[in-house]
Amino acid sequence: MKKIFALVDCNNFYASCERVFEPKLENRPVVVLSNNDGCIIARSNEAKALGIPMGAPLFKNEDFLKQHNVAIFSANFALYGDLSGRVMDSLEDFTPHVDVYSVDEAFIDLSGIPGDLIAHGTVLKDTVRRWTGIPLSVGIAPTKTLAKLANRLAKKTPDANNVFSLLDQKRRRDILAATDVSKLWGIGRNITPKLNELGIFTALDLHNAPIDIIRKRFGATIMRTVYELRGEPCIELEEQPPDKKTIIFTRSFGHMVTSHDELKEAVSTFATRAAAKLRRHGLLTGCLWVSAQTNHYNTFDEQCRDAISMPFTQPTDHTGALVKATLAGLARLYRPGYRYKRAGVMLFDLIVKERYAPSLFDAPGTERNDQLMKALDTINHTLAAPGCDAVQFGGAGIHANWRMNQTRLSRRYTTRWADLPVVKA
DNA sequence: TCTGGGGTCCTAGGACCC
DNA sequence: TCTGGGGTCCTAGGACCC
Repeated sequence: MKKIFALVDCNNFYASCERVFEPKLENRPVVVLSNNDGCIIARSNEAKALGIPMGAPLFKNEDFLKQHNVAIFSANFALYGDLSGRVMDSLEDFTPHVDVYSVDEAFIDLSGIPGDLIAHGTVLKDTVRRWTGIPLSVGIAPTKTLAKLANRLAKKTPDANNVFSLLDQKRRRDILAATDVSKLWGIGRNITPKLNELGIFTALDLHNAPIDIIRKRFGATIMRTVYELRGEPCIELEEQPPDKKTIIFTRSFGHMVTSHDELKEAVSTFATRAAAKLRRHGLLTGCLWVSAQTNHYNTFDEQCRDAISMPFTQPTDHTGALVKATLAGLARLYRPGYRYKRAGVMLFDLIVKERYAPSLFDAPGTERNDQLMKALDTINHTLAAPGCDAVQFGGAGIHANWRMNQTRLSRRYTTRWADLPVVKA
């Protein structure tokens, strides 16, 4: 049976999330900022039409945004994560084969579905919108790479109504000829000029390129892209999310940090967050990595960017162990006199806790620690306020100087009782 | 004053082994 | 003068994605 994929993508996802519980924002330009209220990372269609670029720093655009009555939000990832889950659950009603590709995208399998697939995609899109409030686009094609392109066209083609199919071969050829090769999934800004050197400018050029040359010059990944453009699927649907390999928690600070004490508080907090995430995924870490760096945009400051990894003698998910290792690492890389802007904690060598067989030499007391961590997670899940745990280890501290700027945060409408929307009838 | 964060995969080359 | 060859593992760095 011939394979058919669809890529379902939420339109301007973060901006759309902000609109779900504030319908008066409909038709008004909306932007969402990165952590620390730094850059613009999501824009509604109206904001895009104003010419606001992706990734633009807020401080360079604040006047312009005000002038055009743009609604500005700090990133509210608790809200976006929850709404994402609702969209993905809704998709399961249409096909059991859902491959969640990112927070706002999923590939689904439409192989063997009888009838008009455009009509099917339209029903899907309209239903999910009704159930979740989130607008979607659907791209339909014989491979994932072509489905990505179809999705792009679903959004860009005015009369497509957010559903587009590339199943028709003749039409596909014309579209590939009109598509810049850099717009394809997997072709980034470094590969594009190298392809151009070979005379490959459009998606059709790449589709027609000799496989052996592409393989030799660009490797197996781009070779797969060529096959996929030809309609031969090389990238399968992944219904089981692969095991996590790293957990990363890095943040820029709200203000410059120079003291060791304050840096300690920051990285302890990051380690605490990373540990909670580790437990949420049922994993143990074998090695932790701490980093701290100055503000590389500030050319007057002396720059540094240091990192150190701290292996554990036995894999752990205990907050205390992670904080301890983090602080030991920090003590070794901290340099007095530098103005730090950013720090982070990364966990790797992750293993599934259930599958871990403790060694004879492991330290005792693991079970008691597990119970303590469980209690900690439960309390914080129930009581925590935004960006601040209810219960924490002492090292995470009470200073607030390093904490992120988040002055335009919307409420966590769907994940905190206190933030539930109120309806007045 | 103010410029995000979290991830994966692939490849080349060195070390080491037989 | 002549100085193999194949395999694996690891790591760093590059490239991509959202």
